[in-house]
Amino acid sequence: MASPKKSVKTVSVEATTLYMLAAAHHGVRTQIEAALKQFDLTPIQYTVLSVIEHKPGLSSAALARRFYVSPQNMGQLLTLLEQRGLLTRAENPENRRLLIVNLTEEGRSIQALGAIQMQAVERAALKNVPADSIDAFRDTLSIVVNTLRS
Amino acid sequence: MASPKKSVKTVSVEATTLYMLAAAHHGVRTQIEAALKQFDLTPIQYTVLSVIEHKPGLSSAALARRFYVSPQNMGQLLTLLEQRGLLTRAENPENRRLLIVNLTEEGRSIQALGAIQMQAVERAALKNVPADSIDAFRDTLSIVVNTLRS
DNA sequence: CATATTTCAGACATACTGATATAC
DNA sequence: CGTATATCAGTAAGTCTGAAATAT
Repeated sequence: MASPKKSVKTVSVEATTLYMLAAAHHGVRTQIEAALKQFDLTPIQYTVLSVIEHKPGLSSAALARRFYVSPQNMGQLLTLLEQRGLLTRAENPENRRLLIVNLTEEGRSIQALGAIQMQAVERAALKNVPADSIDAFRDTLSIVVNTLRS
Repeated sequence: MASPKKSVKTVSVEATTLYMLAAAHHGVRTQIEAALKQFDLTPIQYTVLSVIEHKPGLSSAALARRFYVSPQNMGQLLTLLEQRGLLTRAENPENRRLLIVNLTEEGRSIQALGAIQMQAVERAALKNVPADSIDAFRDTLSIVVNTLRS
């Protein structure tokens, strides 16, 4: 197509960086959902467990802000995981508005099992990427994330 | 890893490639949704319009397979876009089971305007990435997508 | 009094499942 | 007859909005 007038060069949608990013995300998300199914966890549920594991004592509102979900949704999510015995919520004595969240033993155990699955998914997704390209890929992802946050 | 025993190294979730990919996707998706709002289009609706633009004459079932959505959902999506006058569906005379999809003039026009917005989002997302890293980034994304498809 | 956190309740848009009619 | 397409209808899960109660 050698159009004579000034036109936006319309490449096939599938060839754009945006589309490839979405396709890659869709692919890994599918793998992640399948891998977490055995624990009856959704990706966001697992991620919340993981963050609490590494940074215990956050409140529901703080977790909601970190993951860009509404406080109502985060509250529902935590209620469900609490009912399943994977975490506890207790009043913060220094600020009784806050319910600080911590993992139970079972929560820690399931999170650890999930982490192994996640590492397997990551290895599988990157298995055909040249080893010396992986760091560059991660660097670029990091730049994009930081760019979009500001 | 020169660890004596086989242990799972638990890095912070936010530092994993999987998480950064999800974060990058979330960021661009937010930008895309905002940019398409003026056309009252969701990302999947715009993508379908774009694919039809470059590859007219597909059926609803074919589009559903391409985007990994159920045929029922794709049918609903196309019905909505048809009611809005952005595309047409007509029986394929060679196979009357199929409804072949094509854009209307308005559909083509809106798709073109959306494409300009998408290019702006892509430029903004990549604006801090060194120019000579972008091709490598796209290459790696492509490898990941192909790996997960097979 | 103004703000922050949590929770409840209802509305909403989406997606999924099952079933049907038609064409090949 | 078995398969593929399209559509209808009912259901379920998820998210969003508004509002309330409590604490600071």
